[in-house]
Amino acid sequence: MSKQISMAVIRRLPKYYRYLRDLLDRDIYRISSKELSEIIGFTASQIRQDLNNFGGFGQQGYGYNVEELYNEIGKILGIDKGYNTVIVGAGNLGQAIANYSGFQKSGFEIKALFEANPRLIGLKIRDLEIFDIEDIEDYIKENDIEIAVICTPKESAQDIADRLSKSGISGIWNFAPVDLNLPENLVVENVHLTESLYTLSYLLNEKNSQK
Amino acid sequence: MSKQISMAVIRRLPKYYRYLRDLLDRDIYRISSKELSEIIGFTASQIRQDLNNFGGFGQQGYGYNVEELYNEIGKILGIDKGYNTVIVGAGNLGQAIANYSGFQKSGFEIKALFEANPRLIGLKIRDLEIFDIEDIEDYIKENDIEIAVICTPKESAQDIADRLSKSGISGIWNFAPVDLNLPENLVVENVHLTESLYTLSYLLNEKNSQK
DNA sequence: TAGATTGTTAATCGATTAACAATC
DNA sequence: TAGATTGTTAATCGATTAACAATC
Repeated sequence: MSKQISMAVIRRLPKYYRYLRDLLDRDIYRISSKELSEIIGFTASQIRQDLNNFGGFGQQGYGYNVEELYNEIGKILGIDKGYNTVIVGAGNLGQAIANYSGFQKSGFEIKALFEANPRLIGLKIRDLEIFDIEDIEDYIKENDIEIAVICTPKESAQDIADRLSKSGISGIWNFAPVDLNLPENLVVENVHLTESLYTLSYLLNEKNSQK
Repeated sequence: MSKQISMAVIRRLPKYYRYLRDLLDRDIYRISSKELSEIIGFTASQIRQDLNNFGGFGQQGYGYNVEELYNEIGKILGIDKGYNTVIVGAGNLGQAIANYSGFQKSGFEIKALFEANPRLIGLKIRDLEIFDIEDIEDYIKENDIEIAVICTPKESAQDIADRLSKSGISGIWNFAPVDLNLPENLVVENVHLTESLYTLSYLLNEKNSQK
């Protein structure tokens, strides 16, 4: 059993991935922890520590091969797996996510949307159908859906999450402003936009009161 | 000069605020750190430490007055200030944010959208006009805009941010997948959706490989 | 008053940074 | 080989938790 990686490290991985992609796009194929440190803003020491949690990707005296490191981190993140995904809640946010092609590129294949509002059921977003939320359990089982994106109002989020959980989903990307209560084996990643905005508000407020 | 509050504490404040709101809605007016601990999932000790950064809101032998604490945290977060806000980039995400009424409630008043695509310029989202991005500097100065929400592609985000910065904006809520380089006095809060999704991907991947 | 619970100090834990031997 | 830079251990720093006197 490998040692547990801390959440702090995990959350830095996507940032490494993004910066390495940038380097490749700029035709840079080799980088030292010191150079990477200067562009990404972590200490060189932290970069070496972080990467060494997953393997010795570097070479003494040389640094890291950007392409190799990029691919390795991609594997660690599990990008390329092609997770079957549905969006629950076809309001503004659900539709925006459905329309955003970046998620497809990241290996999340959106298969359909689900919605309670009868006005939206039957419509299409791009080539994606909006189905009745009542049919979600069957759809998940029949189409091997692994991920659900919850974009419902907060009132229905927990109920939906319970139903998804019982239908055998593996992970939830939750945009509803609640903390979902779910079994241990189900992975949840929250995007709490209001909390982010309040943080911005705090920082502005603090800045203004400092003078 | 008051002691510096750590980012870890600041990011917990909106969560306190949300849970206290819930308690009020359930007509609960009094709570001890121990009881709050059980519903919010932080230790009672941490709750008391966190709150004491801002003042002695509790009472020995009694606990905390929910309404008072809610209002105090609201003040600390600066909710109620009524920040004038614009959205830059009127694509899917920009439109979704413009349509979401929650932000207005949180004291961020969206005044307009700005966009480079001529097909979108002149259209309206709800009652909000979409203006030409070229006019943003003048608009910001003339309308005392303090906050900008960046929903542009990553390629234009830094350029836009520079222009916003020069026009005298105070804060940026950045949804573009880049780390903006800006003067110290400008507050930036990032929402990196792809990073969040990659984190979910990692956790799923880890879960699946554990057995 | 007695019980409850805070505010706050001290102890612990974990994450980050520094240092340096190993080695390319 | 000499210089550069990693991988890794040790030191430091900061955040969380525990403990308890103060006090409502």
